[in-house]
Amino acid sequence: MGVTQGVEQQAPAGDGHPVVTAWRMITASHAAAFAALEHELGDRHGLGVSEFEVLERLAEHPAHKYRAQELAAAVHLSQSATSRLIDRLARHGLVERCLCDMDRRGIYVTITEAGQQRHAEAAPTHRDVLAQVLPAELLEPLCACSPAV
Amino acid sequence: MGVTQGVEQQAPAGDGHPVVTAWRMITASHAAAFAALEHELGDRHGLGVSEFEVLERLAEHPAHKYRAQELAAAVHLSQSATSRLIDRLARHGLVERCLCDMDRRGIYVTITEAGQQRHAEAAPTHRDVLAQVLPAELLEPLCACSPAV
DNA sequence: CTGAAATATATGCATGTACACACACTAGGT
DNA sequence: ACCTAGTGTGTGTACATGCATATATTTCAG
Repeated sequence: MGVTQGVEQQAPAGDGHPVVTAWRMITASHAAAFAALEHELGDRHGLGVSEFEVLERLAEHPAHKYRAQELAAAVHLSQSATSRLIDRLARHGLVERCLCDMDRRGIYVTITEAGQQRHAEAAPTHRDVLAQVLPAELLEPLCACSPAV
Repeated sequence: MGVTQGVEQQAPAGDGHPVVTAWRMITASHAAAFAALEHELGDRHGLGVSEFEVLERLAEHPAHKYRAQELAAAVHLSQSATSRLIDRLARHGLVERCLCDMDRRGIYVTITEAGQQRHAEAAPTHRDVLAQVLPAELLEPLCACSPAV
């Protein structure tokens, strides 16, 4: 298949700037892992990547409860995309909008029993896919500087 | 802005699995850099991230020439998305579809003078944004294992 | 040489996302 | 109390993306 796939193309990424090389490694890893996750989580558990991420944050949280805004930040989506993501999850009974008080503008999103179960089923797939797709050369250095996330 | 942004939330990412922690670092870096690039490249040069990446690959290439398929792989987009991306760039006169021979199914995408100029203008912005957004803790380890890209 | 399978690209369609805006509510000054 | 500014979510709309498919071309078996 690959013609011109050999070792030639020596043009160093982005004029040879290290930041550009790093950026390309990030995009490559992200694209590969995201595609694999989307495929496997979708096929085996009927979940998208963002759906799973939200469930995971909720499952992790001591009170299984998050403000919509915090979820948006956690999964790196816009506020509007998060609102519709919550819609989809709620429509499937995996989370609930809890119009809790204290600030009656905001909502709390809580994970349901079904949601926790779905997450528990999908979590191993999630980890396995990541372990398989993320190159070991990436994992070590990333874990080394993991404090900030 | 960040309420609950402190050090509390000690639930280790994804049940404490290192791959999940690494994945979250990747998604965080990717989202931050992508958003910043989209904003700056769009505002200052009228280019999206994918548009710029395509121009950069073409500018780097010794013959300024790529098969559509190779571009798709390089920028991690689907074949159809790449086709339309080429449409947009061609509509603005930054690239040209070269129905070159040898395999009359395929096309070569070539960068125009205007395209090279636009890339030259935008490249510094690209590098600056990345340098500013990508955390130094990430850059060093990533550069260390940079051979494969 | 003929026809079937494979390959490269374009396109119809459904969906997810961001932006702009609307609405509900809170907070602070007067 | 009232009125204005600020904050948290939901919604209309435009657009980019992926999947399935259509079309053109090459390749290969017979």
